[in-house]
Amino acid sequence: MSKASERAYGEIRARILSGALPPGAPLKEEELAVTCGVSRTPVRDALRRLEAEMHVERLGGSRSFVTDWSMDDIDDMFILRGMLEGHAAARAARRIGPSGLAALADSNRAIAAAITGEPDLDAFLSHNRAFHAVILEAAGSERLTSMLSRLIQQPVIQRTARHYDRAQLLRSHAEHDELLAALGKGDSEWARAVMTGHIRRAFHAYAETYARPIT
Amino acid sequence: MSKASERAYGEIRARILSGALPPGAPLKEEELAVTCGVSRTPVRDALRRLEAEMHVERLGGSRSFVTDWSMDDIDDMFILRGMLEGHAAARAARRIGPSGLAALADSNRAIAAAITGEPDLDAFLSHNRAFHAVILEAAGSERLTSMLSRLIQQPVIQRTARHYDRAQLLRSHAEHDELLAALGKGDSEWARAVMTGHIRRAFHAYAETYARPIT
DNA sequence: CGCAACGTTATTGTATACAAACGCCGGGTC
DNA sequence: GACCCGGCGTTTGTATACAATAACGTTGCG
Repeated sequence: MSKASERAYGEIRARILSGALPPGAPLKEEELAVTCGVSRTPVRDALRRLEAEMHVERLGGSRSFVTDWSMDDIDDMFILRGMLEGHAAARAARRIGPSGLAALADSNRAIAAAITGEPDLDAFLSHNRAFHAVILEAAGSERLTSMLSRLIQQPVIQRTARHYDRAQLLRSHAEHDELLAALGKGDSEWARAVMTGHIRRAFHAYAETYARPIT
Repeated sequence: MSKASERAYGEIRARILSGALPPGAPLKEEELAVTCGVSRTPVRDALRRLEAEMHVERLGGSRSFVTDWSMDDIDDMFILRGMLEGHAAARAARRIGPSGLAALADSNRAIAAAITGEPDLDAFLSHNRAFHAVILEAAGSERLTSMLSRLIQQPVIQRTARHYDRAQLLRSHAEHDELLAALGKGDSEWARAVMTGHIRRAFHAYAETYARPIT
């Protein structure tokens, strides 16, 4: 999409993900328009897109707010994500080719590098995203992709991995390796099982971090 | 949402679902604005919403077209729908109360009435929708609801049941009864299995109808 | 003192005008 | 004759002005 609309979208989304606009914060079109340096029209466009992606919700008829997630919502989200990513992995196992497998191996090598020595969480996150993206791509289902994109881009998800300790990072890497093996064998049920477990583990990591106040 | 925007949305959506705007048809904002009796602004809003619901897709940068579904897409959609509705049924089994069960029983009685004698397909569809909506409601997950709503409202789904023969209608009704039993017992895995099968059967009914040219 | 109704104000919805981008068609040249 | 380039028309993107609506504070009455 063209300039102004894209800019407003990226800007607002970044602020939500970074926490500059915290959950529950009201989103005033005029104000956003000014701070993004565009007019209200592209801001409205951006808000609709963010609403579709569930970053923004509209309450009381029309006003927009940053989506607030309850623990129950989050549980739910991880379950859905597990089902959908599990399904994606199963499909990918049947369809992925040598180049896809090579891309996955590369990503996971990069992940290994990022967590060796002093962990580089940003690098970990970025390569982790790439890894999952390759699987989704290999699954070859636009619908699946569009649905999952609404889940994995949530601030909640992004923040989870920031609290991973060394053991969890290594565990995540090991699971990726196992996934790679399952995909290499073309065993869709194995791939599904590993992926589902991978996501469930991420959920419990999250739950433990946030169950008690953050230290 | 207020008047004009809602009107444009409903109008365009109806035309897509009815086939007045066939898959692949270009959607020109100005033209739609005129035929809906509103300005381009609410039309744009409506197009964004329809895009989020996958009724409309944007190709080549900016122009909008009615989404065209390949057989592969449809297969995919039914699989996703099976997973998600199966999950919804499982959740509902744990959470549904007497009033929900009563509502389901009512819906299914209405379905029975609609297919006795000369089948009333409109009544069947409407009560069928209600039945599934009660289960979704009982599942109590907004995310699940929003994701499923993108799938079940597709023209494809709507058209499928229109070609059901008497045996398929009865079968559908019987499956609802079994679902009701599973929910009544609070057996989530039973409910999931029945629902998944229910959706799979619908898929094959669809595939058989459209595999060869429509008579 | 509390509640309710009204008026004010902040915020969103809608329309319209204008600008930019894209595709298309025609003319020119190699 | 084919290909490239440029101008024109169509279509979408953006800005702004105005209308409607919903929130909020204030004031008056019970």
